[in-house]
Parts: sequence; C-alpha cells; structure tokens
Amino acid sequence: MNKDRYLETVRKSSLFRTLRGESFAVLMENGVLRSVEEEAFFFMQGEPATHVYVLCEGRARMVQYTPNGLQITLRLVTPGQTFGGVALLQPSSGYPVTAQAMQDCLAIGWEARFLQMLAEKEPSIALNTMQLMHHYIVELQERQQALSAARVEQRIARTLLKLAAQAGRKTEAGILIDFPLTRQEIAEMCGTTLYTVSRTLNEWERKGLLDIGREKVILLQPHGLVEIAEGFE
Amino acid sequence: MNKDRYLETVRKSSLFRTLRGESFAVLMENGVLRSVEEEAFFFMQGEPATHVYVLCEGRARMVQYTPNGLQITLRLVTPGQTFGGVALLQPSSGYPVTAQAMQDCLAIGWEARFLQMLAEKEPSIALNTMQLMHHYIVELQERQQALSAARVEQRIARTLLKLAAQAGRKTEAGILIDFPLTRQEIAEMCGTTLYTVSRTLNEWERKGLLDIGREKVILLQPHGLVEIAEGFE
DNA sequence: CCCTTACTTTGCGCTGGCGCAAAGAACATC
DNA sequence: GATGTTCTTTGCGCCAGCGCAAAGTAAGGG
Repeated sequence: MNKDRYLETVRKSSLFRTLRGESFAVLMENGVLRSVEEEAFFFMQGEPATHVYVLCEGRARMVQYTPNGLQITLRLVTPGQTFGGVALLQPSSGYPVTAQAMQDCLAIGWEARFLQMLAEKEPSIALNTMQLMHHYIVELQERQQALSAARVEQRIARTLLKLAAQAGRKTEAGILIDFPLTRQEIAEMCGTTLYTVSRTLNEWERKGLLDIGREKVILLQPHGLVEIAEGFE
Repeated sequence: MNKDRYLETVRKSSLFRTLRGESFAVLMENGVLRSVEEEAFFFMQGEPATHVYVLCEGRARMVQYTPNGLQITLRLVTPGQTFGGVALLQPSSGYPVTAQAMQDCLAIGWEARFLQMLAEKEPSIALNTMQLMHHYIVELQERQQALSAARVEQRIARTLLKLAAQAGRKTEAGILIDFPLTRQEIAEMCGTTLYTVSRTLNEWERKGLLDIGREKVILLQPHGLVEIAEGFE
C-alpha cells in the first residue's frame, strides 16, 4: 500500500491545499499511512493529541461518549477531510473526541510537532486551520440551535440533508446517501432514538419524500425535507 | 470616558495578553471605546463582520435567533473576554451571532483590517485567536453533548455551575451568581422554558441546594448540583 | 440452503416537559 | 402609597417522543 496513491487527496485537502512544490514534497515524505478497520479507532477521547490526519478512504465519525454511556456523533469525516486538528493547537491536551472508522479506512497522519515546524515556513497552514475551525464552529452553532429549538422531525430532516450534501450521489431516482447508515447511527447524529428515526423515515416514505431500505436512504424530494427542516410544516 | 482606564483589561485579555511595548501602544491607539446600553446590540447576526471587541464593563450575551423566533444564548461574555472574533477570519461573511448587552456595557473595538495588519507583525495574535477558537469549540461540543443526551434537570444544573464558575462570587451563604438573571434567560441558555426552570429551581430550593430570589441565584451546595449535572441521581 | 446475526418495524403504555392562564410578588416611578 | 411593569410561581391538560418487547426482514457465512 503506497501513500503516493493519495497525493491528489492530500493536495486537495482543506488543510494542505495551499502547499506547493518543496513544502508539499516534505509533507508527503513525513506522512504515515495508517489503516484502521471498521469499528476500530484512530484515537480515543482523552488520549494525548499527537497526530493530525487526512482521510483517504472510507468513512469515519467523530463521536463523544456521555457519562451515561450514550454516544453523540459530532460529525462525519469523508475522504479529503482533516481530523484530529486539535493536535496542532494543544498537543498537551488530549483529543476532545473519539475518531472511529465506520468502514475500513485509510488515512495519512502527521505528527503535530512536524506540522508545527512546517507551519512556521508555511503560514498558510495556520490560516487554513483557522478556516477549518471557523467552519466547524459555525456548524456546531447551527446544530446547537437545532438541538435546543427544533423538534425531532426537523432535526432528522436536517441531518439527512447534511448527509446528502456531504456524501450524496445522484441516481435516476433521487439523491442516494452513499454509504451504509443504520437508524441507530442517524439517531446518534441528531440526538434521538432509533425508534423515532424508524417511525419518521417510514412516515416520509409513505408521503413519497424518501425511498428507504436496510442501511439505505434515498432522498426523492429534497425540497420537501427542506420545508420540514425549516419548520414550515 | 477614557479608554485608557481599561489598559489593564485589554492587557489581560486572552486575545492580546501576549502584546508588549510598541505593539500594545499601537493597539490601544487604534481601539475605539463603545458604550452600549442594556438590551441594545453591539452587532446583529448577519451584519458584515467588521469589528472585534474586548468587553470592559457590563455583561453581554451571544445569541442566535431561530426561524421560529426562539432565542438561544450561546455564551455569556464577561469583562476581559473577546467577542466578534470571527471578523478576523472571514470579514466578508457576516457575524454568525448577535451580541447583545445584558447590562449597560463598555467595550473597546478594533477594525478587522487593523488587527490583520497587526497580526502580521505579531503572530501571537493569530495563535491566541486559535486558542480562543479551540476553547470555544470544546465548549460547544460539551453543550451539544448536554443538549442531546441529558435531561432538562441536568442541563439546568450544568448551566448554573458554568455561570457560577464564570461569574460567581463567594458570600457567607454560598456562591452568588453575580448579576441579575431571569428564569427566561436561564432557559435560553439550556434550551428549555422559563416554566420548567422556575419549577426546577424551586424544587432545589426546597431541597436546600439553592437560595433563589427575583433575578438571583445562590448556590448553597454546589456539590449536590454537580451530582445532578453528571446524572448520578 | 439453512442458520445466525444484525438491522428494522410496530404496538403499546408511559412520562417529562411544554405552555396557557391566572394569580402572586418584587421593584420602579411618580 | 398607589399604579404600572416586570418577573415568578403554580395548577392543569396535553402530547411528542421514549423505550420495552416482540415480530419481521435482509444479509452473510459455511
């Protein structure tokens, strides 16, 4: 398995897209390919934050475990996206979340110390990091708003729309969320239970908004979902 | 009203605490004192993000308005804290939240362009910004976890504890949350309603955990609240 | 092709929390 | 101290969503 297969993935990643020539070569040189199989972890909440990763293959999720043992999925990571970015900032403090592979995953990782060195020569890395953080903050704020103000129905609709935007593939029928996804997993993303998700999705299928199956969701009428998500219902 | 009264506040602020000598003088020179009275706004969600502020006097809150007209208080700002920091990052994009004075406020503001210039000479500003964002992200993640996993009771307890940590003053009786705070405002911080807050606080007063009054909360047994917050109940 | 395993659906009862309405309490103003 | 305003409390009815339990369905392995 050769990490150079993923040159393009790294070059386009939001963290490193500004690197050129020499710097980029040094970057690739120092990256370490890491493969993590389904259900396994890149790192766990609380572990010392040593590495930053760019995902190359598969699908990972950033998850938090609550005191009562519930899981909250904070975000999904798709190929080309960065995770573990905190390592750059506060290597001392542990990772604030757990990174778990939802499918077999391949990622390239760099040591925080190396990236800090590189960032001194290439200030754009710091800038990119800030932009990433900024995006993430806005996203978290949106979700916080959703969680405290919106009903479950709306939250599920938003989650599906976000998933479709992030990992949707157009088919003749509609937008397929392009990876296996259980009701349980959807529930963990929007703070509800698998029962409620199941009931809601079935209701929407009856209305013709969706086509659902085992670990499969196809959006037939995205616009209808948007209306639900916004609360115009 | 002279902004130099607040030299120390700015010098200790998390955004500028690393500035010394000349740079600090230039900073103070370029800051503009702005006073905003209770209930009024420093800026509104969506407005172009032009200024970054350090709060000097009073108490402000960062709030989001939902489509249905509900308000979500994302965080409180106390003297010495920075707000509007997004302006540094994406001046083009609007403020993602509204900054409203909860009491009469005084703050010093700087133009984003000026700070960007300054940051080129003083890279520590960029670093400090990242640290601030990092803190904020961790806080948002905690709150997201709370909102999606914890019951209202737990969320209220956490909110009180956070408030006490941020603005608590020890008195002979217990920890007083040192500014007027309505049930409504508490509700907006933890995603519930003023009715539920009222009922819950009264119950806790009966149990001897709190001493409450009009716009007043004193924690008598913080440890008891911690237990509730953690769900050991 | 059968058997196991993992995922999904659905009925059912229950309750936490919402939110109206109305009364009560603290404060401000004159 | 009278009046209006703002904040708080509480009774009451209601329902969204939870979560158990049990049956149904698809996938995978040998």
